[in-house]
Amino acid sequence: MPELPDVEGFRRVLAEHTGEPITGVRVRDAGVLRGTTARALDDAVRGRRFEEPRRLGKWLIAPVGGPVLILHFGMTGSLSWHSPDEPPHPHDRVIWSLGDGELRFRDMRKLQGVRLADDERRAERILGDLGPDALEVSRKEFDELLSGRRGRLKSALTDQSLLAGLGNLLADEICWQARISPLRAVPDLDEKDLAALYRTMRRILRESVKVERVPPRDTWLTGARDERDGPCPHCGTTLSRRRVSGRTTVWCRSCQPT
DNA sequence: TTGCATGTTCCGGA
DNA sequence: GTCCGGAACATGCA
Repeated sequence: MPELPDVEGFRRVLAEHTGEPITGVRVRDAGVLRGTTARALDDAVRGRRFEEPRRLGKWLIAPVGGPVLILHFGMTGSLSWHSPDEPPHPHDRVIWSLGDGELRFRDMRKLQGVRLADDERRAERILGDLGPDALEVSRKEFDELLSGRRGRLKSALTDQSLLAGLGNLLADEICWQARISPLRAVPDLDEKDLAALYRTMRRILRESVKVERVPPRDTWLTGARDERDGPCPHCGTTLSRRRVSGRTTVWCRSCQPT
């Protein structure tokens, strides 16, 4: 699931539960801990309170008054609030108890996980390779990022060190709604293309963040892409499908000529 | 059984 | 230095 809009949803969950002392951390599967241990995690946060969380791309940054938790949800992670009475889900890997409930980090595939930085400075080091957040970037900055880039548009949009937050679904959705092929070489894009991409990216992110996911509407590519040989919601042409830089890429060869 | 899945990282090669 | 493809990571589903 998690691309920028999903993680923004998780940030909101956490933001609703700042201020209450954390009474304990249960690590049910240490396989999601990255560079830390259950013991270190508990020591670092017990008795402290979550402060205002922030998001950079697909990363959720949760300061607890000194130490900083850094969460990444991979392809299957989530963060949700539960009553302690509710039995844990088999994929609940880490649980923080606070107030009258629990925050649960759930993740089936454990491709990413939970990191702990001792302070903001170290947190920044972990996040240092990320580009600006896709929701925050200005038009000018967007142009600057893409100028000098040589490869395909799809690769550029999903490169987190260039621009943080866009995943496979969002990149394809943006290209499709902007009517530009994801296979186009970035240097071949003209001013009009860049304007369309930026405008479309902003609009799609705004709408997606509202519902905390890329909405699978049938007027969007995301609502149509899962059907094999399905039609383009714009023009009815059979959607094209191919792997581009390691990810399945879906586009319409009629609406998005190469 | 095989291929695929909205993630990142690391490697070799162009 | 950049960029690309492929593999690895771990799990479940069609």
